[in-house]
Amino acid sequence: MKKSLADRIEQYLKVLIERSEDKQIEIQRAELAETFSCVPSQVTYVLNTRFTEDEGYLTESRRGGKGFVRITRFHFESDAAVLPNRVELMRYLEKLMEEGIISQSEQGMLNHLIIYAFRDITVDQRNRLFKSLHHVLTDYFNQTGQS
Amino acid sequence: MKKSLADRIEQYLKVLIERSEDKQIEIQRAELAETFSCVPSQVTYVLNTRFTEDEGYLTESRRGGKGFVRITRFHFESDAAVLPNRVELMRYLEKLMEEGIISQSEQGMLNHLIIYAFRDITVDQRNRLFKSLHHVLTDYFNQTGQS
DNA sequence: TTATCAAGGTCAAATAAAGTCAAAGAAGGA
DNA sequence: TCCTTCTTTGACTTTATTTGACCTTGATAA
Repeated sequence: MKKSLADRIEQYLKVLIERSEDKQIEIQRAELAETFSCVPSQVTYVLNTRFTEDEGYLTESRRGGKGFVRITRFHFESDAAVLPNRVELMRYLEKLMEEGIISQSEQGMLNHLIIYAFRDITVDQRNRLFKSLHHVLTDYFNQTGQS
Repeated sequence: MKKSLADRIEQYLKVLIERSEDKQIEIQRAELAETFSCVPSQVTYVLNTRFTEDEGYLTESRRGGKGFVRITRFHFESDAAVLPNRVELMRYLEKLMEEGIISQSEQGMLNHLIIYAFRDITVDQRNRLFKSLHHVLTDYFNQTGQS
């Protein structure tokens, strides 16, 4: 398969990320485009198609003067430790759904929150929060008489 | 990240604040501008964008002779400092409910979580989490096509 | 009490990034 | 070939920063 421009930019960025100390790099979109002699939006395209959350990447950016794009590869390894708690919490939500206490869309929303809203904190704290969430939800549904 | 002037002034001030006895400093706008060889309004800009209440800072000032700008970082002993973020997030949920994106009971459940599930962590982290929650919810409802 | 001057504040223009979106082109598969 | 999907491009949009002209406020000397 012949490598497309997008493929080459992807590879270039991934090498940089893997070499970096903290699996995180910052680039300037226009500058990178310059390097590959393409339009800046090409870089955006690569980011959108190859550095998605699903692939384990987080991208942030700032516009305006001295703007940048930061790409972080998050470590699934370190996530391992939270997994039990996360899975436990998600399983609980599933149960709530099966019992008709929450709807399917509510389950979806909460799952989404669980996956994406707690990335920025330590594993330790995530664990505690997941437990806390479980607990508080249980309380809540007991109070409200449901279940 | 290539630091913008605003970034550098921000950092400078934050270091001063953290070093200070009472997390509070007083500066002269013009003098600081002089230090960074920029116009005074640049300092105002930094204050407005980086030392907001949401970020946990309070700024006061006096014009005229012997004028000053005082920046205080609130001491996160109480919940006071999270209040803005919590209120903001709850207001957002209210809006979602009014727009029919979430139901009243969903709003109730999420509010409950907000109030009770994050008690055990530092105010600082709670602030970040509330912002993250807001962000992730917005993403979620955009993706799912609602609103 | 008033005039003067020394602060800080406001606002909008100029500039510097990055993002969006849709059209056009290329590659691959049925 | 024809259809679908992925890539490339560029015009236009949004956001962040920097700068400067002009405004407001407060202290103090006359």
